[in-house]
Amino acid sequence: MPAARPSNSRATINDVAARAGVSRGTVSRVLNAEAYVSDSARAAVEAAILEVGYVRNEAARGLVTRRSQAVGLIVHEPHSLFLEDPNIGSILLGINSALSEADYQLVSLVVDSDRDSDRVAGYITGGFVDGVVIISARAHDPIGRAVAAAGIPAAYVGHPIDVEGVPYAGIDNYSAALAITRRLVATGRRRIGMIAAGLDRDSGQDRLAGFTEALGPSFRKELVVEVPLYSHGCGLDGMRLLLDTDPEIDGVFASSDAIAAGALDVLREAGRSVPGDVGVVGFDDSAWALRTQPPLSTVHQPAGELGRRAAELVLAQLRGEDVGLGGSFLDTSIVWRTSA
Amino acid sequence: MPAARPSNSRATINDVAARAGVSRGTVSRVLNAEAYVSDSARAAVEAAILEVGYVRNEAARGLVTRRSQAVGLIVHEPHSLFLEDPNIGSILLGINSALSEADYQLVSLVVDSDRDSDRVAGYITGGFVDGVVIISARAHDPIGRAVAAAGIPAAYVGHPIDVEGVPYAGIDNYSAALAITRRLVATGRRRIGMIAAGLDRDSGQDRLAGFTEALGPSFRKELVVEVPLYSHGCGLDGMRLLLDTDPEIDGVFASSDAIAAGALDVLREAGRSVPGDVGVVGFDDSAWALRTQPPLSTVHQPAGELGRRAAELVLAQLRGEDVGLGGSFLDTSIVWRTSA
DNA sequence: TTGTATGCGTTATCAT
DNA sequence: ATGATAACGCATACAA
Repeated sequence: MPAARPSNSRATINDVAARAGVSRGTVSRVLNAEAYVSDSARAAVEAAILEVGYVRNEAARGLVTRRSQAVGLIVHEPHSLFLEDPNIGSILLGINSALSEADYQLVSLVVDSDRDSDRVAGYITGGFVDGVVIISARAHDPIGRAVAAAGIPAAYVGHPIDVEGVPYAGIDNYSAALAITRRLVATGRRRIGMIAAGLDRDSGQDRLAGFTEALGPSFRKELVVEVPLYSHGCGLDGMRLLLDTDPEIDGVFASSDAIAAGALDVLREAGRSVPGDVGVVGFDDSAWALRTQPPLSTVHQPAGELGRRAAELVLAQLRGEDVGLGGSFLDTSIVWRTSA
Repeated sequence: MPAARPSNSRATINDVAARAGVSRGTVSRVLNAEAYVSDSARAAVEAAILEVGYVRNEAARGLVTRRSQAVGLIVHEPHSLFLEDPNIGSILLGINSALSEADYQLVSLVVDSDRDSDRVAGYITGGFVDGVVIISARAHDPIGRAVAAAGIPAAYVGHPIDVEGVPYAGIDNYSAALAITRRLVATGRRRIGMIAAGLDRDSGQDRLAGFTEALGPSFRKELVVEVPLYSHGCGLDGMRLLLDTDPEIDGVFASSDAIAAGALDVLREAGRSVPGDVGVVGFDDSAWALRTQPPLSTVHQPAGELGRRAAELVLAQLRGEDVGLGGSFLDTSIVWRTSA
């Protein structure tokens, strides 16, 4: 009887080799399905693997192969994202789907404090992942810097606000806002306001620019109210301000479906009918859009595809391809329901 | 000039040692803030670290220290969870918070296909994490089995449906349902129905049992409708069925806030006033509860604390403590708003 | 076809 | 206080 391993320790290739009566090299070859291993050796090794309960230490393997077959997803500001952003789940699934097909493991890392930030930066540069997808955020935070300094293949979902030279997957916010505002105009609305969020990033700025362009000369600056978040609560606040400013308002473009939902609640309270008195449109085509009363006309954002595209940008770099810098844009479409 | 490293490769301890004119051992001691290193050596090493741009390879470190300082979070069924469960974000943040304090990195792993399942199992057993938190789900899936077989410290959020001997963090669903139904009764409701979801797990069963107990002899079996998911859509369906069964129904206990929100929509459509004609209560105290019209009376579930507790169960095992098996229960409370 | 030797980047155990 | 040297678990070039 061969000396047994201590029961608290896991079986290694050495144990398998000893049990099968072959060398470590042969075991490794069987494990990696390489050619040039005899049927008898293979059978002995496979039996031994079962007998000793061997499972490969992927971390040790990565040390020598110099790749982990894992890609990190960095999620900043989880409070607002997870609790308010209805698209985050779809983005995550899109990323996972693309990575899964390429046999990469997605590992999601949440940054919820400065302490997290440092630890995640260490994890990312510590050899646990081969690349990273970063959701929105700014590139010049500690993690963005660490990623750039370490030269780790990366891609962003959404354009980071403070840097140009990075690959990212996004949508054309300007054109989308332009298009849906034009349709609002085409339905005969004449006093159209906007509840604008995220003006500190270019997605927000672009939506405002598209809105402004669509209205042309009839644009009225006082009918744009700025709110801090893409949230339902901010929709409540924003709509109240708009009604104060112009009680005759007959159209509203909300920066997100959640904001639009808040606006609808205020309008109902104020006794305005939608779409009779006021037409309301949103942005995202998230789960909100179907729950509102009435259902929301909105810009459909291909959240899953955005995630998938960002993941593909990373995978391409992992294959050694040059993906170039700047945005990779996906198409949006307008979903016209009954709120306008 | 010392031979430079190839620019595509990262600096190692050897590079730092060479640059600083000391041995690897000394560099390692500086890195780990150990005692017995002279000020001069320390200064030289620290300078060299900056000069060569050294960042530690944590994966290699884990190979020798035999711990990764990371804990995995396994999320099954992301479609329904991420898109419908409003508590998942809070749970995640609670887990992250507890791990962060103990200097562990949380890595979230999504299981969205059989392929994912195998890959995640390999990742978990592959030395990348020291322990795992598993959200709900069943324990006898490939991952649960792999975790058990490998003897990896684990804890569940919510009671897995098909296994007993695991530590988990949960709430007392029976008592919570009992309490809120009793309050519904106390407001004078006499024809009370329930929209029940998740009857395939004991959380769902326990809520039904608490409801039944609270009603006592006035319990009417036909006023319990079963729906497959904890979703808004199922709330619509369930409420329609209840109205068909008993148009005079004056109270509803919904298995979740999302279901309650759906029920409210149907009641409004049907011209019933809430809480005038019908009292409605939910479960979760999720973001839904404040958005509904009127705001929802519901059971507050400490989602963040549940995550935190599960993480602590894993951390305790990592410290070598015996956490015992079975549930670790957290208190719920009733939030009485205006829907009942 | 198989075994041996070496190295991945780090910590840890010895000496000194 | 510091420097060799040996692991950690695995893959791989080379020898046989």
